[in-house]
Amino acid sequence: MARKATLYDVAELAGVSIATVSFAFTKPDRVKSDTLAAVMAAADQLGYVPSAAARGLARGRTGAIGLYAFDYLLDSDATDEQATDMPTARLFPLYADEVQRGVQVECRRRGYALMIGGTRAAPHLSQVIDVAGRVDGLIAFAGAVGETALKQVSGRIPVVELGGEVRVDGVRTIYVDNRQGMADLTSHLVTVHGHRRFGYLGELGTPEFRQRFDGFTATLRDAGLPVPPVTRSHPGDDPTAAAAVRGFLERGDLPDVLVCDTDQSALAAIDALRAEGLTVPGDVAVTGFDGIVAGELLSPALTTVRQPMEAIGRLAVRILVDTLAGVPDAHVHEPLRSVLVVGGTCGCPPPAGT
Amino acid sequence: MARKATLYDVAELAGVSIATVSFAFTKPDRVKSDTLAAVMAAADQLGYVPSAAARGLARGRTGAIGLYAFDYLLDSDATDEQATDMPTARLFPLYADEVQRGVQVECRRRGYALMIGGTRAAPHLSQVIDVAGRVDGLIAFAGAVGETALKQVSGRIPVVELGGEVRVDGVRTIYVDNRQGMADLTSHLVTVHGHRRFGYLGELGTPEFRQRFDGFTATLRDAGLPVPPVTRSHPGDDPTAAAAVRGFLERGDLPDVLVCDTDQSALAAIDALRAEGLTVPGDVAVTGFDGIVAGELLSPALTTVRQPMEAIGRLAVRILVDTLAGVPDAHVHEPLRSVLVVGGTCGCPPPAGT
DNA sequence: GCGCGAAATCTAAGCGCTTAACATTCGCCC
DNA sequence: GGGCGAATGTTAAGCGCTTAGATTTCGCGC
Repeated sequence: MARKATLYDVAELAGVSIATVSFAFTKPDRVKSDTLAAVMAAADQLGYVPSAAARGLARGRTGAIGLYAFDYLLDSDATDEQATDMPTARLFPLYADEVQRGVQVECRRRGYALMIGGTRAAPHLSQVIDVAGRVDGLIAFAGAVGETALKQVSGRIPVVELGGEVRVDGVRTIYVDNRQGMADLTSHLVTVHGHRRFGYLGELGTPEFRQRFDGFTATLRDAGLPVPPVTRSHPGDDPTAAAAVRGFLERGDLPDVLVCDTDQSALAAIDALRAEGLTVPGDVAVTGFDGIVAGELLSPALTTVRQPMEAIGRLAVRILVDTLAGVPDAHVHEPLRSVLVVGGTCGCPPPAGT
Repeated sequence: MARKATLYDVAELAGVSIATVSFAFTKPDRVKSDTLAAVMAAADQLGYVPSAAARGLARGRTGAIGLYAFDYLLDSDATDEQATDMPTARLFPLYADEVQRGVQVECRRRGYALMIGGTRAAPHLSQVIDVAGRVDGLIAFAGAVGETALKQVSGRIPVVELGGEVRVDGVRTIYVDNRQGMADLTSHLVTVHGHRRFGYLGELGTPEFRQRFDGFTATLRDAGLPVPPVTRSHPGDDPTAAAAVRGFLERGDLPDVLVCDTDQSALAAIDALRAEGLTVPGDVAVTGFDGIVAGELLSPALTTVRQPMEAIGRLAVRILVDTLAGVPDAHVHEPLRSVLVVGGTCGCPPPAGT
């Protein structure tokens, strides 16, 4: 690995000044074609790779966008590098992963590099700051970045938060119609299946979760049905789901259907129910929200509401790029729609198989 | 968005020199605790976010690792931002996506930022160079980076190539036992199902594809069976798979089983077969290679060989990080194992359902 | 009160690239 | 041949941070 060539080396070899080399790369038409060729030849010969750091410093922009998430999937332990991934415990890709795909696709299309950061633990300030310092704009999942950090970062670069609400000046948000999606789902359960006794598993910690619960309660109320309390469970925290299930059982108070605020919680609940010897949807129907792949993989498939995850990611990038380009109100958009996906866990018959 | 605060601003507000501020952030013990507190307070007040560009320039390292891939999944068209992702055409995540997850997990664990770049079209030199200029080490999928670029980049930073063979000095490779995996699969088809007339769909363009074909032919030969020619098909290029299928039909030469070198090709082939009114595995058995989620989602599930995708990604990061740390022979490793995953498309009965 | 080494700070020289401002060259026309 | 504007090049001043090496400050023992 011979020591890296710089602009100076190329300039010397090509017999021109460093400015010319710089122009040759960034504004080829400002340079005579002979010169251009000579510079390129020299660069090639030296294996010149421009330093993005230096470029970023000089330009004041890095040409990269950051994505900051936490990971609901527990990172596998340090030592299992050799372990073959287990096909049964397949939970990847989750909501965040599919959104990330959208972000990736759009970044690529727009010519931006994508910088990925994140934690599974508490979003320690310095980590966000670290990725924030590397990019021109940041996309963050709601809850992944604390308010303090958010304020700090958004004072420097534009930030789009996914699945939150505007908490901090200058932070943009992507709107998804969580409420209507959940209302559609609940309506299906009431109308098609005639369920009356509902359970609700989830949390109300973020605006999107609250919207889901709103859609749920509004529909029940319209149907003249009682609204159950929220039984707490955090996506990715399977024990809480299991505990919730046991709670219902112990109280002898199992609902007809357990509506969960995420697919991840729903899957955990189903696992717990089946572990207790109950069948889904036989003894209890269960539904989720998000539309992750693991839900489709389930047998029968999970009834859920699908969010347009890829679209969310792409829109976030678009907003950021436009904002950076100075487009006014780049963040204004229609809420993205979420759609009911009927699987088998609500009690609907499985589709005719192949 | 007030203009970004720099080290100078913080230093001034805290009443110390910039060096002290720098130390406060990077080597806190070299600074008296009162000073440290004062600096932090000032930084907080100003919303100071250190510039990674400047830091990278000064340090000569960026603290980031790059991942460069092409995308077999055709990027959705520009305008469908609003379109709800289609649940039926679900192909994500592909092989590369799962490897990427491994890379992400490991980068996070090691405290490296991850920079993602890539093309779906020809790997134009400058794009690779762009990400190469931003990172301390690069992970690239075989074929994603041309040899010229590879040479150029590997002269500057360590590079690990996935699924290739060493072509360029200094480029490391991750070894997966493709040959044995395919041999196990073929063996299953011969022994358990008694298939005799084989078809092989795929290509031989990269070493790993050649290894798969080797495992296939060796097993057939051992069994005294004739080795079919390779019918060309490129993963992600469904029309070639469809054409291949039509070719068999037209020649009236449909094999008992069509062994494909990737799951993606297998899925395309199955689509094509079913479109022609044939059943899988009834009329023809089909197998894949990789172990992508879409294969599991198929009904019946695709019989395939699973690669330890996440492990591949993690190992790549480990090699890079160790190499950067100066560990000698950091890239030496046992080949990772690939394992046979029996689904239904080979003719095996589906597992007892729930 | 003085002298010393250790601890805490500061000074200043880059890191590699961009770009405004200035200097040359060229091609053309009169 | 001289003059001019356009096309090319060059000079040099940063961009914000790290880090040797110089300098100052402190805590102590005598």
